[in-house]
Amino acid sequence: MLTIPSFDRTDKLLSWYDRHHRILPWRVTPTEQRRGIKPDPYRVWLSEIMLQQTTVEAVKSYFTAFVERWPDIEAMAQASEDDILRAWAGLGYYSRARNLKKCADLVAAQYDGKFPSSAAALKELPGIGDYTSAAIAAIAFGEPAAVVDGNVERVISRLFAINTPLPAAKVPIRALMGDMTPPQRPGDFAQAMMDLGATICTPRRPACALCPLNEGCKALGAHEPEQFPRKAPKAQKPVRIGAAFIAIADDGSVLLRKRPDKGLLAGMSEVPGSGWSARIDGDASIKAAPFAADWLAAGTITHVFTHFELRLSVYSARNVTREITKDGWWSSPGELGGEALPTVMKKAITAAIPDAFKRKQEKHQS
DNA sequence: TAGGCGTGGTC
DNA sequence: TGACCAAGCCT
Repeated sequence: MLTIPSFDRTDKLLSWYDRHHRILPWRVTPTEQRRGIKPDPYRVWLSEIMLQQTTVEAVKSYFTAFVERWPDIEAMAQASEDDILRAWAGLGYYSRARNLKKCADLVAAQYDGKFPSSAAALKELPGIGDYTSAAIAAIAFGEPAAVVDGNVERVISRLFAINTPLPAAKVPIRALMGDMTPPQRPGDFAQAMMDLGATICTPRRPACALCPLNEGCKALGAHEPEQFPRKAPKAQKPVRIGAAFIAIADDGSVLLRKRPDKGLLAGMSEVPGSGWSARIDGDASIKAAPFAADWLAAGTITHVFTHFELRLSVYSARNVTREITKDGWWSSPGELGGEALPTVMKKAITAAIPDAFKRKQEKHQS
């Protein structure tokens, strides 16, 4: 047959999901739903924010820690932004954490602690866009919204062999997803499409033989599933350079300060340093030091951000007197691991203090 | 609309 | 080893 009716495809996928769905900490399985267990909108929201551009494996431990510490929206509304940022450290895209807090405050204060149930209303909340609003509406509230993430884009572009490159192809993909989404179990359907993309219809070497939708897949029929989705070419990454200074007090404390409230790594903590020059031949020398001390070169570290590569020259000085500056604060060896330090800063500190972030597990071993 | 915005894993 | 990729949002 040339075409597969969309309802047929929908049923096949839901049936596949019943048998092969992944078990995830934030997910209520089809079996549990049949027993009357309903998804908690707070947990659905939290997981969806964490999962934005982030792998399932990376999210698991953060999700568990967050719901343990802040079990509901009211608890999160009572936390400070700094608490949230410290707990989020390492997960990346820190504006998500700041918007998480904003959203929690807003829902607690203006919605009596209950999320609005429609995708349209959810999309008005901070940090919630097209994808996340549709996902929460479908999974937590049963609205047949078209949930389109990177997985769905790949699955649908292959099913229909869409030749329009992303991101322009998002429009027809959203329409096709809307056609396929059933009024019953829209949340399970969305999660089924995402599970299929994550486990079967993968970017490379998709397991088409195991796919419940292989029968009508046009990309497979053309023997080129990996050629979809088409994508516009992306720009080359520039290199920036800079210097970072690890000031260490006699007790091992490290001097930290807080980054500005806007821009890269907003609100996170850092060690003192130069600006990050877009010029590869810019000055990353000791001359950028925040104050005079016995600075010694501790090596260089490289860190790749989404849109540029950063090469930092690291300098360190020991036995620095605390009175030498009033900026920032001194973080003791025991406190350092709990600071809101992005990975690039942990790399810089580790260049000067190799065991700075090695956990206390060594104590258990000895 | 395109670019800013992190990180870790894979091949 | 570098390039790509992962449940996007905001401006």
